[in-house]
Amino acid sequence: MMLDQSLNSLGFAKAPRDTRVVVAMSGGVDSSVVAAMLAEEGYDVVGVTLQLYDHGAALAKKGACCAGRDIHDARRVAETMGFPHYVLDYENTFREAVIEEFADAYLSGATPVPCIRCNERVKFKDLLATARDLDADCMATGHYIQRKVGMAGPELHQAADAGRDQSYFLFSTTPEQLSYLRFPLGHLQSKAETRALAVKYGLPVADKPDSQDICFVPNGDYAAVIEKLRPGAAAPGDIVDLVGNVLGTHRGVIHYTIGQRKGLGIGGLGDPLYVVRLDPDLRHVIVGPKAALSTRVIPVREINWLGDAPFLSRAEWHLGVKVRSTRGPRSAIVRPLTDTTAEVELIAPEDGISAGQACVFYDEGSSRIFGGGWIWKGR
RNA sequence: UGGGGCGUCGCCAAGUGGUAAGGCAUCGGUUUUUGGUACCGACAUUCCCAGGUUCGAAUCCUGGCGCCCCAG
Repeated sequence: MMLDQSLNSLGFAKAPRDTRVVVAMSGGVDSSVVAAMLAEEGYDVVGVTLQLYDHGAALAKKGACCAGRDIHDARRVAETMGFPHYVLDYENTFREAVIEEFADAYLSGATPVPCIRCNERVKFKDLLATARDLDADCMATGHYIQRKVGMAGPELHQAADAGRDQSYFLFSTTPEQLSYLRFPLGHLQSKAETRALAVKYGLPVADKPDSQDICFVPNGDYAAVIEKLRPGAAAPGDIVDLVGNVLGTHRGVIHYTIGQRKGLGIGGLGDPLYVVRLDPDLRHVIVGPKAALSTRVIPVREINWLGDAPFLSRAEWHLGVKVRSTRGPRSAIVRPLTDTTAEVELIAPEDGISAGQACVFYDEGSSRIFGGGWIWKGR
């Protein structure tokens, strides 16, 4: 937007060497490239990596972040580029702010998105505070999302490369956080560019695979993590159909999420069955045909509103909405109930919407993100 | 122990003389910085068992075994 020639690439009216930037380094390619790029530009870069969970157990895991091997990788990048690097022990914070709720969400029949909570409650909260303590002018991350300065201040926009856009995971970024954050990769056209930069800077992580899955869950077995935290969490129960007939037995409500087809073990019916609802009190997994997954109205709470006008200034907002990370925004009407709750009505229904997931708001006419909220069961 | 019907992959189920469809489930993979979905692939040398007829049988015949229904 209004890029003043007198501002440096991070938006400050001073030379890069006088601008201190803390780079949140996960040990992956993206944040490593950010750090290298800024160091190359001459910024006063300080790399910080958080140790988020038991590194012993995570050592063997590929594509993880923020433990063991990754911390080592981040340090090597810092050495390669010649800037200071610190490792902070955030295990307790991470457990309390992310993992505990992750477990409780599953126990209550919801399906959490720990990556969003991690951004919201750890990286953009405690780590950001640490960056301020280090007298940094701003904090940069390797997220694929754009921060653009508009008339009313910094705005959040989708990444230039729609295929890599991470806005779904960053909807809860507050205006205050946004003013301090920078996302130097958001404008890149493709991940290939990032990899090319990693090669150009000679980074040891250039060929590292992308991270995926939940970082603190080994082998994709999230239920095992929950059972360790909450012994007895996976109590078996009945699988029942929409009218209450018992069709089978399940290994515990925590193993299921709405829209799930695999893992029910019930055959013999002509059409596949999907999890339609979870009742943790009765320990029931309620199943039905695909058609029963169709949802149109979604209760949303804990809304982080990023529009210019107050959320309650309108009776309804016509926005694009994402209820999952892997699909583009869909038209919806958002009706505010309070300043942090709303009812979202999808113009066309979607399948497999689960409590605990995020509902992210998008401007239908631009790349801008208007925040979003958390889907819940309603009352 | 009179009559009738049935027995094909974990489940449902096509196939009635020409060399074992399909669906569900399961497993593997692809996609994906959450879960899930979707997509791709794999899944009965064998048709309850034993004989027989035939160039050739899950399909015909005989005898077993098992199950179901009606009549008792």
